[in-house]
Amino acid sequence: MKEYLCSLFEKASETLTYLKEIEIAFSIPKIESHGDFSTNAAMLLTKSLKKNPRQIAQDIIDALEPDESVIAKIEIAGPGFINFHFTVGYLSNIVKDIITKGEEFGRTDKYNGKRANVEFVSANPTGPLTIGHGRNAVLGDVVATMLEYVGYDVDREYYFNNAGRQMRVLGDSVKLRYKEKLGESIEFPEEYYQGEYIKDVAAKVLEEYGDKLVDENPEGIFKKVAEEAIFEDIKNTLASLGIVMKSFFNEHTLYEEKKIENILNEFKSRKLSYEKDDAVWLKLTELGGEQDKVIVKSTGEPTYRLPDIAYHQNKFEREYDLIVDLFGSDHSATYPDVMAGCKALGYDVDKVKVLIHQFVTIMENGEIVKMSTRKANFITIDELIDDVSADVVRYFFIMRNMNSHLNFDIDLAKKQSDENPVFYLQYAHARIASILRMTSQEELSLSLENLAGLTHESEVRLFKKLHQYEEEVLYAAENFEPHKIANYLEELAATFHKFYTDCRILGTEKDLAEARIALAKAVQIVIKNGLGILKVSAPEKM
RNA sequence: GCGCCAGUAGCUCAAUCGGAUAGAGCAACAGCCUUCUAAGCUGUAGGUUAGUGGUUCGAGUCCACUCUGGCGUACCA
Repeated sequence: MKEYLCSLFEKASETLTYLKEIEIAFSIPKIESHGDFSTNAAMLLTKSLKKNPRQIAQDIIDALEPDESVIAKIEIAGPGFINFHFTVGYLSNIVKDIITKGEEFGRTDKYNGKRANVEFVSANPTGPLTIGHGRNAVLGDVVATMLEYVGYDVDREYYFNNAGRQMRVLGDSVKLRYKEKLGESIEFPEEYYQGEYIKDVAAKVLEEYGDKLVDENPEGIFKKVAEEAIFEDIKNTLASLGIVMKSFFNEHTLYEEKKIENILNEFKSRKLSYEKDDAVWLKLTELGGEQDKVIVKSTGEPTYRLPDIAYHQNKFEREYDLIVDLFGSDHSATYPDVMAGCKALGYDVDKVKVLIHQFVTIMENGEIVKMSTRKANFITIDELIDDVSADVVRYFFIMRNMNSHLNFDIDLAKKQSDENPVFYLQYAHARIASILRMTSQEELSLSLENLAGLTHESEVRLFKKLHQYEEEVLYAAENFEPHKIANYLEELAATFHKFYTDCRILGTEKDLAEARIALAKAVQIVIKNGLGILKVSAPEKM
């Protein structure tokens, strides 16, 4: 639809050359009587032309040469909006398009040939994935899927580090539980990992190695077994959410391949770093930062900045067209330093899109629950999936804008009632499946012949809604806004439920019934495709 | 103190570069099933878009300041 309007304006701009000076935007008016599309072009021209916007609008309309079979009416409204009304015949064509393309409908090839890397989850293996990680995991996965829908070849990547303080504490924690299992009376320090899973790992060590490890360094076998067990667990959790990573990138390889060292030397030789108080500092003040930051501690250990820069260097060298980093707001202060470092090394940081999502506030019994992996007062994603199903978990995490705080009400999510929006969408899909079952028994079949006969208000609204899908997916993908898909699907489902109430299929005249079957089928395809992006199931029965 | 994100109906949230009368769901109230799934539909009620100023044809959206909340502000990641 938009394309058609654009082509009309393109032609008109040959006579009205001033149309070339502005960017002509079409939007869908909030109020139905204002047409299917509207443009404010005339108002934008008032200043340069020094004319009444309604007069300009009339001039524009006179210059347009619309096809009568496509455009039913063009009118000037309000301060100077130009409103376009399409014909039902034109609108109904979308049904054919959807049914022809099927599962492919909604995909575009706009970014074909481009490669993207989406890094997400990236939790260090110190414990099971919790609700806190869930939002990151699902958002990242949907962002990746949306990019695939618009043509990107996408790699999903998980970055982790199995060295450092957290992991040492993990080894210590396991060893202590191991000793406990051997009958030693121990006092378990508060700063150790308190979770039950630590005991499970200790039991595993005991089973494999017996009591031989009492003098073993906690950073050795203990840490290794813990890391493996926890990673296994994390991968299983991701799998039950439908998430499969292309790669797990270990920070350690950056040391092995001397990438850290190389970058350090590079900074040094370019005089972008200096030593002070036995530490190495990066001159961020010269790179646009607020203050210089330490990149190598006085202990000789790098801070996170150096490996993060090296990791991004690695991603740049893999020649992605788009690099997406997704993390929680607690990391919001870290990326400007890393990007400044990358820029200094000569990489095109515009390729990097950093997405920051706000935290999940967990409500239980009307109270906010503060979670911490170390203190083990967390709710794992596994527990949540057991309670409310993966569909609900995924939907809850993407239904809201990522830069708003998300309230996750455990009690509400568990309810499984009509208060839960996931069922609203799934119900629409199941209802259509049911219609298709019933109509096939009545020997009615789908027909694309009489679509233009679908002129009921509810039918026309559905046509319009279906028209929006492709654009909506593209917009959501380009702006990294998964919640747009959820919002759209809720609107489509609502429009369908209304149609269902107003327009019966069984018991109406055959031509009309068969055209309605086609419309219902088209809606079903779009709901299924949309839910597919979110990886939420589309049931045939409920 | 400074930086980032937010503040919209009782609750949870939408609102496509700044567009026309700010929309849904839940909760409340009143209706609709002898015919395709009532996990649905219809209606009523609910708002000074945190506040004050500014920019302009036009502001929930942009700017300034104030208030409230979250997250940062490390030689943790």
